Amino acid sequence: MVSIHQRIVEDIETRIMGGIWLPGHRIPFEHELVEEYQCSRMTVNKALSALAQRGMITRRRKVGSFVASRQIDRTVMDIQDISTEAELAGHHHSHKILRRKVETLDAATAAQLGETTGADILRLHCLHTVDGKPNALERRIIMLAMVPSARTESFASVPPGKWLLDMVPWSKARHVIRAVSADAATARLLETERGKACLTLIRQTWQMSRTVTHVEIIHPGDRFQFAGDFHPTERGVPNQRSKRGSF
Amino acid sequence: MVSIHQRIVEDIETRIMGGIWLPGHRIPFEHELVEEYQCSRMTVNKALSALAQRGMITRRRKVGSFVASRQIDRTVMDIQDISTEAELAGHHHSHKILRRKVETLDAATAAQLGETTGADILRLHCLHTVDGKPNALERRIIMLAMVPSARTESFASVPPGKWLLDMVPWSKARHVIRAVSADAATARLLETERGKACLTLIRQTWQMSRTVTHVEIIHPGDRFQFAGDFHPTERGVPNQRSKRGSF
DNA sequence: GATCCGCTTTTGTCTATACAAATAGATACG
DNA sequence: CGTATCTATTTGTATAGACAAAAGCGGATC
Repeated sequence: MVSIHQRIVEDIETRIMGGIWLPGHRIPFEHELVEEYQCSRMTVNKALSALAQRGMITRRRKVGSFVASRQIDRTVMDIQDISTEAELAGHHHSHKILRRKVETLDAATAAQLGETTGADILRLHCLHTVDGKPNALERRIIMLAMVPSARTESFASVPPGKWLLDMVPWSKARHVIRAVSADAATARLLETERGKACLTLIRQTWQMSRTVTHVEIIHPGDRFQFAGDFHPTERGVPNQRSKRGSF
Repeated sequence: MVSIHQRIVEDIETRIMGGIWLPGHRIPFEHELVEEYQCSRMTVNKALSALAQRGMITRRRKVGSFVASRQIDRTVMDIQDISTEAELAGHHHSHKILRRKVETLDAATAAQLGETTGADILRLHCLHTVDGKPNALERRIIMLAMVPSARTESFASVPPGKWLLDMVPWSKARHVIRAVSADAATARLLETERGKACLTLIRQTWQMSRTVTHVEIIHPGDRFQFAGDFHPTERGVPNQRSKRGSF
């Protein structure tokens, strides 16, 4: 019991993925597909529009529809809150607040965040432990103007990442992943050697172009990785099989 | 000049993003939106279907449509072929093949790839240079059964990543990012110190559940990072503003 | 109380038609 | 020859109507 819509989409996808229709190949015109599938143009149009929305094909009036060029260059990474991640993988997670201080934003940090200096912020340092082993060091800044209730929250029971996700609407997130060598203080906290390769995830979250929070999470390189699957049929759409950072 | 379709989508998105409609909130029924926008049900249906396809809302017959729970946990990373990446960023890229050898797949590597032992492979080592500085070390395995033409290709002018992208259809790609310390050989080639934190990208590409290629690309940590933006309105859909790994 | 049946509501899919917008290619004109 | 205009084709959007499928709900029956 598959719909015509679905059949058209799958037929075209199969031909693109199987290499029968290469990038640039012209897909039959709507009226040709109408003839082939014996259905109305609306149905064909919906099918092709859906493929276009997913980036499988590009469409131009008067010209036609064409197989889009392959892009291996995009992958969807699952980048979760650490505690959620650990729970999903069946590990035991706990956290400890190392530092919690209300400050005003200094010039250097303000520039880094793209915000103006002098704003009230909450600075948090937090150590995450998974199955008894230190797994990540979190250094976070929360803009108190955007999240006033953070001023009175201790974060003792709920980790800051999870708490913020539940509390604050956001409209944009940016992730950066880089490799850094652990400095002495970091190495000590994470119980690893100084100079050890660490995977650092930086995430900045905005709501309507104003920063909500900025966080830097440092993982020892031997205890963490990011992974993501990508299927060209699902261009850019997150798929269920993609794995989270694993241990 | 915006279509009704578009107006409905944007109105709903705005309310979800602004926190007016929280996750779980019931969106007006189709017939209510028909009344509100004075349009046909097909138009409303198409708008809501598109939102559902993007994961903004979930829909259930007889029950209604609801705001989906927020997911900050997914981000779209642009992970490109190195030479393409460098060109796009306006840098000069060159590469040198360090090793090129046809072998048979040994048991250990076969297990790592999830393939059976004994298959013919081409093993390539390649050094990438950007603006005169060593930028990445590439260690690649190509399954010759899947790409017979690789047997006679020297890869002297076109780097292997680009060549493969243009030659071979693929149906699945998996990316893993991890941090490692450079060993002596790697450090020498990349002109950095031994033990230096490096960002490693592993990519395995399949066609119809058979491996096409497996590649490990090692970047010095101080010369590379991955970055990606994510907008909840575009759930999982790659967006134009997201940046490539930068230097 | 438990189970089954049918009613009703809501979404899913499809049709046939219509007009609008973009644009490649042909044609007319200076 | 270059340029403006027209025309035919293709996609984009919208309508009104129809029936199907899923599922909550209440009532009848055992």
